[in-house]
Amino acid sequence: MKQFFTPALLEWNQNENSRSMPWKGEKDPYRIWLSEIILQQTRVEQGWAYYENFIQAYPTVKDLAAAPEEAVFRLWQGLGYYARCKNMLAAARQIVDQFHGHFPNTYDAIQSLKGVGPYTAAAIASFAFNLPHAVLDGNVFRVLSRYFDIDTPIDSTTGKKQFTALAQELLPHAQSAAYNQSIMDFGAVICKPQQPACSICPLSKKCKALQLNLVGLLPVKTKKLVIKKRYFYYLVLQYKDNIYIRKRTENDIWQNLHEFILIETPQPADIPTLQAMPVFKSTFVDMSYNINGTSAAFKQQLTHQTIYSQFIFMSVTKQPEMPGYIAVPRTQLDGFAFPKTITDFLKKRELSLF
DNA sequence: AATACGGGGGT
DNA sequence: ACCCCAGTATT
Repeated sequence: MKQFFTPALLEWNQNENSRSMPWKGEKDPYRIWLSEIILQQTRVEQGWAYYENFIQAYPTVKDLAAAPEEAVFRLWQGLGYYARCKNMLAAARQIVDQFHGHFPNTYDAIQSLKGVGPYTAAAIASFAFNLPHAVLDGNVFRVLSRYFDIDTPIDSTTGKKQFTALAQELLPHAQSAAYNQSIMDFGAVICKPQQPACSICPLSKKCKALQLNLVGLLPVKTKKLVIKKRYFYYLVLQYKDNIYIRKRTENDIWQNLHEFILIETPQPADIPTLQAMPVFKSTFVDMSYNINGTSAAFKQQLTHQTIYSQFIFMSVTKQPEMPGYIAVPRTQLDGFAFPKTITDFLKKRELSLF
């Protein structure tokens, strides 16, 4: 079984695999790294355009390291998991400062980069430097758990250890790049999460899950998701042509992205209720304002929460004191990175209401 | 060892 | 609704 697995996979890759991606076969570690960061927990189709935009904007790691954070976040806007962006920029600067602009070329040194964990280090080490490190991503978990009928939960510590060891054992050291590419493409194209293509699978005759009719039950995950609801009221405050925004810094979603004045409530609230809240009163103390209207409700589904947002258009005639906020002309809002809910709102041009 | 972190696509 | 995606950092 084990003896069959790797050669059969490589043969499939050679003869049947027609998957094509901009970074495939790439040898420049910078480009490989960039693609891997973008693709963490992200579908190839979703990351594709981002990769091309980043390569065009920052052709070398030095270009990226020299870039202003705002610009990098703006390019990342909409991709999610924004800590990746922060860490990516920090890693680029690490490479320039610590490694003198030369991409590190050992597994440990690669993993010392911000935002680079075991998977990404193995991917870069193998693709760029042909080092014998097996990748372990969602595809590999799925392929191995099915082919070998392993029901150890993949989100457990023992599961990670077990699959890491097995993946490493199956790796042909002389062909680590091809093998890693093969198993991930195979998982994406043949051994898919839903409706795997077992009928045309070249490994099917030795696949234990298929023999035991367990394909739909593997891999096993244990943890269940808890989703909470949150209610955001954004005060879009206008003075002359300026809108007030700030960067999110708290330990919460959308860190380092921008937003308007936020009032969060534990349940839906109407405007009088918001106006009665201490946070609202202290924001507008000694300030007369107008409320010019409200937007439609926006809903955004995240992994651990559902966010309902509404935008409230406000204006003042005297320049407001807004510590922590920056006044931005409407036409310059597109220089800042915002969460999806806000870019959706801005796209609707409801700002023209005032 | 558990949990949080986005947004999109599929069923 | 729920699951998954070329996972990692933090608690």
